[in-house]
Amino acid sequence: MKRDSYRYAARLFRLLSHPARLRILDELRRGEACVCHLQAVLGRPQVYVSQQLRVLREAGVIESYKDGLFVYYRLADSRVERLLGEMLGSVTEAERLSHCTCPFCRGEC
Amino acid sequence: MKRDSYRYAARLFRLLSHPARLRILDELRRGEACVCHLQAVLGRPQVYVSQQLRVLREAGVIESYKDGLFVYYRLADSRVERLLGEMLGSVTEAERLSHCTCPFCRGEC
DNA sequence: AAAATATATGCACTTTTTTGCATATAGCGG
DNA sequence: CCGCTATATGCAAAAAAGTGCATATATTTT
Repeated sequence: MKRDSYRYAARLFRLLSHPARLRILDELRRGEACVCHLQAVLGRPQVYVSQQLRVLREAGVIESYKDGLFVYYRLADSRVERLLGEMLGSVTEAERLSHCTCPFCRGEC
Repeated sequence: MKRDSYRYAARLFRLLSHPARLRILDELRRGEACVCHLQAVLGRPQVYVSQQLRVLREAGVIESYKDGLFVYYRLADSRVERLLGEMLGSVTEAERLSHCTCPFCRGEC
């Protein structure tokens, strides 16, 4: 039904309507990242970051895999990627993440 | 500052994260419409529709002009139009509104 | 197997949004 | 000027979202 598509779209937009989540997604479209990296980027407690990651994960717009102690997240929704591109501009090749530089990971991720 | 751009983007996404507002915007990208038309489309009380219109108007994504008793609204933000296109698909020429068919307007708008 | 590290979860509290309702304003026809 | 219609505004109650904190889990290291 048509009504449902507005509900669905609204829910997706709602996910994006939060500065911290947007920051996370913007980082992830540059490449995958571990939680501690995102923690460093956001400058927020780990618990806070994990909570936002949960919201995004449960909505299916990001996905994760585990490697030892670390959990890596990446974008899993191309529509979100395009919406971010429209909103924040597209990401140049130079801006992609090659390796994690956050103080927590110290080159490990 | 970069932080502000996330805040700004989040606010714009927030506007779109509501089924009724989304329905309104989707209708407006088909052409301008009076409040009573939108009222008929949404199937909600006039007061409710006007409230949502106010939210959108104060955020600057729609604009209005008055013609007699009627107030006509239209999209005023091309970025929003593109975001809607990405989210809901684009509008074909056939889907554009030629004249208002709502029971309230009875051909007047 | 204990300690340390990275990440996740549950829950109460606060803040923001949403919604309904009463009422206000403004233009038109008689 | 009066009543009618279209639209707007203000405000309070209800619902939802955001946030902080205590704590849980899982994996590695020693």
